[in-house]
Amino acid sequence: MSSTNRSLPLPPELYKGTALEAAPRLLGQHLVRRTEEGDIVCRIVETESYGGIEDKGSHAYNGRRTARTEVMFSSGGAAYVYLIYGMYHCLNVVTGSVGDPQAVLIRAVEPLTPADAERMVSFRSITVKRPSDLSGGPGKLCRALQVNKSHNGTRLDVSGGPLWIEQGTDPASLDVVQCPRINIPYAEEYAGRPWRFYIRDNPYVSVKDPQAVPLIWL
DNA sequence: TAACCGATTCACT
DNA sequence: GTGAATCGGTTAT
Repeated sequence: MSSTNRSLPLPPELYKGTALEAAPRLLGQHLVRRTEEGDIVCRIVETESYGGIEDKGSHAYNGRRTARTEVMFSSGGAAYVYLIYGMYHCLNVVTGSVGDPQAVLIRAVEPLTPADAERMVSFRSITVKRPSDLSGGPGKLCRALQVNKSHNGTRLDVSGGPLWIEQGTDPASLDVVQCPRINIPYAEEYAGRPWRFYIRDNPYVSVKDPQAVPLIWL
């Protein structure tokens, strides 16, 4: 809302807890991408929690620790960026303490101003017909913000780098709903866990779930 | 060192 | 709504 919030970092506690706690609390916050052409600021509107070694949907399930997943085991606040389907990148916010693999997938963002939208459109190689074409989807937002594997491990809790997160709108004041995560049928009993969160009625959200229910903040 | 497959997207009907 | 595209990471020889 007010521009006075610009440049305030998120409370450090947010990065220290579980991904499940952090996922809804990242909604409304501002993701800042610093490029050669200037900063792009956008609001996080959709997230998913991938938490702990027991989550069969997580890359770190059963403690799987490889070159790819290594960042998930670092301290909260790091960026975990990986390639999916051989052509798209996905951006995650690592949370929790060292050795505890927790991450929140950023699934959709909304440009803060028309100028931000303009920069993002220029990075997309398709015609943007609807808002969600621009950055509604994990692969799309990485394209729109030119996020790639070079950003893996970047500190999101420290401003001034290529990518970081700032305080935006208090998520408690938003209409947040929750529902099961997207495209993880292999996660068996974890596939149905309502660990996707988004701002209801926001046009940048990737997929609306008619079964989504209002989030009860704990 | 080879086979398998994905936290997706886009063009097309 | 449906199906093809596409290649690095993981796992198993």
